[in-house]
Amino acid sequence: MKTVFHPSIKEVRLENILYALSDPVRLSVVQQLEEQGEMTCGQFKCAEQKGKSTMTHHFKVLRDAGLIHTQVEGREHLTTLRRKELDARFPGLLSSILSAAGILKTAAKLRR
Amino acid sequence: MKTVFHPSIKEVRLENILYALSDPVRLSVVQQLEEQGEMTCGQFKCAEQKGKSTMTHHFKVLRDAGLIHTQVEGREHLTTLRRKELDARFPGLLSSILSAAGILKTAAKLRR
DNA sequence: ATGATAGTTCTATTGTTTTAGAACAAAATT
DNA sequence: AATTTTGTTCTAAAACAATAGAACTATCAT
Repeated sequence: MKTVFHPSIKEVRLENILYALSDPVRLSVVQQLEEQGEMTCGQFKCAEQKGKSTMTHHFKVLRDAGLIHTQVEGREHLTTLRRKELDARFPGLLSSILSAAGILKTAAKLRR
Repeated sequence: MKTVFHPSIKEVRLENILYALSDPVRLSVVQQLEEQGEMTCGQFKCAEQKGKSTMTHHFKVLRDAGLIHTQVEGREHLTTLRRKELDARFPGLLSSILSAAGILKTAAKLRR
């Protein structure tokens, strides 16, 4: 069983979060995780379909930034958003970004 | 009298905001503007001193992203944060980023 | 007028990022 | 056992970004 590197929440740097989310592919990944919860790599949908190795790269950037958690389960890689930890570390940050990105849940609340 | 390009607030894209603020020099510029209000280019302090042309570049990135406004006044360039407009466009975004960056005003409120 | 001040533009270097093809590895299915 | 599925690692190309030196422009002060 393989283990994947994840930074501890204390090590998470704001700059890295912002950088990771400044890419449309990665922002979309985080949006989908917010909407769907746990997902495998293959379940993500991109506007333009990207190569597998490209997605592997983007997951690594998100993971290194502390945004997502990856758990290997059989041959699948289960990805989740580190929502609670991030909310504790940077209160309101993720919510306002996802809301600004026009995500269902949060955006709906703010619009009416 | 020279005019400088500024995007209209409607054109401002979240990704560009996040990208612009993912650089420590630029994040620091925005922090200082939040603390001090209007500033000239020469008034900004960087951890490591940067060349003038480097700073010109960073101001342009911030301006193109819609974060700052530059007004030419004599031989000085007066820079301000587009706070109100940004707050209207992306509610809570700038506040949570500046708070996460450990900025005085906002951070102080959240800490106690 | 001369000089100093404030900042830009041009150009170049160095390093980083996005992208993906090809080969690979491990688990699941037949 | 052979094949399919799921995703990684390696490698490389092309695009982009951070940095700053040098020359420049415009304003202000003497």
